[in-house]
Amino acid sequence: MLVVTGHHTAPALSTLARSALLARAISPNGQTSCREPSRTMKYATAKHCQNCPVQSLSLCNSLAHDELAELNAFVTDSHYKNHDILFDQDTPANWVYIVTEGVVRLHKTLPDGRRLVLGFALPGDFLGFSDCDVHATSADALGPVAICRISREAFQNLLDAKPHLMRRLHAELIHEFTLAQDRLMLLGRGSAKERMAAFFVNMRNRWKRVNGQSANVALPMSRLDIADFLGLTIETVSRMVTTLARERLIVIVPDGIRILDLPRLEAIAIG
Amino acid sequence: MLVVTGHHTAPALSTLARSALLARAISPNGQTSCREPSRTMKYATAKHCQNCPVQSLSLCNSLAHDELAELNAFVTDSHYKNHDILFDQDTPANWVYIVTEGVVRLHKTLPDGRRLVLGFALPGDFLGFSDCDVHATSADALGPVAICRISREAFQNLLDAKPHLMRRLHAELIHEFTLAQDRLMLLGRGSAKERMAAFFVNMRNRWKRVNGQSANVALPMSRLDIADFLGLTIETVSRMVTTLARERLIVIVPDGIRILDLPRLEAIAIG
DNA sequence: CGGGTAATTGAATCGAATCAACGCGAGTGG
DNA sequence: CCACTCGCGTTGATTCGATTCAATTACCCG
Repeated sequence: MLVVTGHHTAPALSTLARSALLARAISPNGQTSCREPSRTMKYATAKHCQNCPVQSLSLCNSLAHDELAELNAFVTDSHYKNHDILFDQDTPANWVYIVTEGVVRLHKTLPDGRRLVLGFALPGDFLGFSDCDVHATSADALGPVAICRISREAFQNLLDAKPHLMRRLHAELIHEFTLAQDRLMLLGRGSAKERMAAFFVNMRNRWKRVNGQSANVALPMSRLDIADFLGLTIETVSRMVTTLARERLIVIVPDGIRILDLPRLEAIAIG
Repeated sequence: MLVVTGHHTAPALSTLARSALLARAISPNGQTSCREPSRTMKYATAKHCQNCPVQSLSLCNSLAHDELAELNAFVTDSHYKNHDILFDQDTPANWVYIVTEGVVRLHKTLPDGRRLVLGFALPGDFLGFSDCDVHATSADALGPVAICRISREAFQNLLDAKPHLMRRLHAELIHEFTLAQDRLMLLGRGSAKERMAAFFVNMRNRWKRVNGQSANVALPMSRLDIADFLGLTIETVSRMVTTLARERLIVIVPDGIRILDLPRLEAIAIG
């Protein structure tokens, strides 16, 4: 799970598109594609927490059946389309969110325009938790997104009432912390190639949780997003992708990549 | 407060030497020094939590007087000398720690020897909290250090028994998270000069909490530590320090620097 | 005073950024 | 249907900032 604080975001890596919707059709040339069958999205998201599609992936999986029913009274479902903004940097933080479908991009921009993408939130990921009343991170939708929303106040009450949920969130936060530290090592000490490899491996692992095992890694974000996630430029990202492809570690497929040699890719990656 | 997970460490910036022990004597040439009067340390640390020197700076300040008395039964005081190891990467995590005197260095080393310093824990900082039973970070003493130690088990029991302590720790974790994200921006997008300036500003602010306001920023760590903290090399750190000194933003004093123009230094810094 | 480590400074090198051109596919409009 | 544009990605040539390599200097501790 990805826990994202409102004041900046918790990240780690994250990627890809809608889980079961991800087509892995064989294209004419025999390569698998990461493209979705269509741009439409099954917006049949949970009206009831009990049958929420990401219940088992999210924080909510530490709530009992009857507790989910309670929770249900407080949550709101919302849908966003590509580029819609969930919340903006330096804006009051009133809600916490769990992504139920799609991918959310978290980012932070400096006054001079330099940008860092903190992470990509996949289905099941928690975001918007803030250490003050203002978001330090912006969040927007990469393609169609469905989320479930709870007011910060209600969420705080819930945490106070359910100590086991608090413990769980606490454990997740600590875990995310360690991931952030790996990312610091990556940005502080990793070469462009290492960053790229780490990104792919990490995306693959995170997507596996949601979608199950697959050599395909869909990349719904642009090269610019990847560059800003890795602290590189688009040109460098592009060059590293082609380098890794030339070395037969990956192949480029529509809307993503396919990992050919995971062990070697993992050996290159840091973290 | 600095919360440091065992699996890697929570960091942000941190610096400096022993609080009240820091001498700010005027040296012959009129420059203030950050040097301590002697290498001896007043090891009169708290036998009782109630009169712990860092009680007001640490997590413990959310415990009532009688709660501190309870806590007292579980804590152990320990002293370390320069370079002593508190715990090592990939080693069982049995304790959590609060620094009471001195500075602790948290770092992480890759198999190939590349190193990243996650942070420098000052008096009052909490460290060693892990998301699993193994430390992902090494911690050692920069000069003489006194810490207070509690077994992870006892600490967990304490958290379970005192919900307000849990909430407090949770809030601290989230705050540290946002700091880690600022650091990601720094390492991912900042120039050498910006990193250096941010380091000094941050160190100054953290030290202010412990020692009170001062333009002097003691730097008990080596240039190599700073370099590994900022993702640079010692040579680059050295060059940037002299650059900032030439520009009259700082002056180099024994065992640290003195900030001459904080506003301009802050303007250069990221975060 | 000397020996050793840490810090500084300089010159050469390297990796990623920048600048610039081109290719490609999706949309648009004639 | 094709020409055109527009955004995005790739590729190449060049530049620039930080690293690396190599001395030199400062400083601490005996």
